[in-house]
Amino acid sequence: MGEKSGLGFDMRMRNIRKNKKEFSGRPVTSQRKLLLSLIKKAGGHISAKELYGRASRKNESISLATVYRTLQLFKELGLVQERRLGQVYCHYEVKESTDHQHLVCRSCGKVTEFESLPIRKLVERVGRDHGFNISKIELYMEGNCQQCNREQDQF
Amino acid sequence: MGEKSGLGFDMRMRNIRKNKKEFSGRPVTSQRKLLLSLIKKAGGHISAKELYGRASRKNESISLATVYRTLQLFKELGLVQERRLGQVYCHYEVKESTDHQHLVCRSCGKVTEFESLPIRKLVERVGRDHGFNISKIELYMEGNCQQCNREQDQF
DNA sequence: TTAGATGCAAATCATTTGCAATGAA
DNA sequence: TTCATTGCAAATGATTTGCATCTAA
Repeated sequence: MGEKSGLGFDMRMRNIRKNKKEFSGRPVTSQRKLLLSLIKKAGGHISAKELYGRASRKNESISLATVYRTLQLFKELGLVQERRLGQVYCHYEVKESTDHQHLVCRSCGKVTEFESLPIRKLVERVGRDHGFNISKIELYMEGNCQQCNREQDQF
Repeated sequence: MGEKSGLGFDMRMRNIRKNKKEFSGRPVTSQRKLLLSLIKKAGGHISAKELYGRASRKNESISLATVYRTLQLFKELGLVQERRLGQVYCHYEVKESTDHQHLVCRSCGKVTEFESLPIRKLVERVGRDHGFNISKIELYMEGNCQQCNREQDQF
């Protein structure tokens, strides 16, 4: 319900084709479309719980289990990347062509992305030197961001 | 019970003084002594569950809650470091003067440590460039180790 | 003697799973 | 129609907590 779009026929067909491709033949359900669009809209990172919260506002009957199952699927399809930024729970982000790493603020939790080719090159070299066939590099720093530092200085 | 040591008086006093210092004045219980020695003996990394298993063999009544509470305390005292190596659960290791990072094998779970000053310098620089006051750097790579690669090739 | 530590069981929290009902193709 | 997906509730697995009891100092 609520799925009758105001788009023209051509546009609807284009969306269907696009979704079919993204989901590589798997059924295109309203939940999957909603979740994927919310992740994309989130820009940076989103946790399963937060995603569930936002999805619930659009489709009140969606379940947390579906969110997890869908994230699992998206991971398998290579649509999103799972990141465990030193926390118990995971963050998910759209898989970009540009790889990047993270800076996490201890105090406000803000996640800042960065990318450094020299670092990646060095890291890959270390992996090779140890005989590893590297499939994932995860680097993150924890600390206090500029703003939180400033705010602390006020006391 | 079972705490009557065969050591001489001087040695016992030395141990007590050493423990008191390590635990910064907190009560020195047999559980704490046992857990700390087991972590040290483990060398590299140990998970809470594994630590509990080993401790149980020495002191059958110790509880998992005590293991977790003690690890928490050791973290606060700076005796051990908690590492979340891309897994749901944590690994703990004695806090060494030498910082290092990790390579984790996807297939056998083996954890290899490495340290690279050039990488650290680059990473710290990135943090500073972003206005962060860095307190922790965590870098890990996932992949297949040499041995697991070889074994896969056999099939 | 007493504040802090322990063991136990129950509680949390993130994530997963079994199953009957539902929906996409 | 048919097989994959969904929602719900119950299960899991790691970690935490309340509480009565114990113990180091």
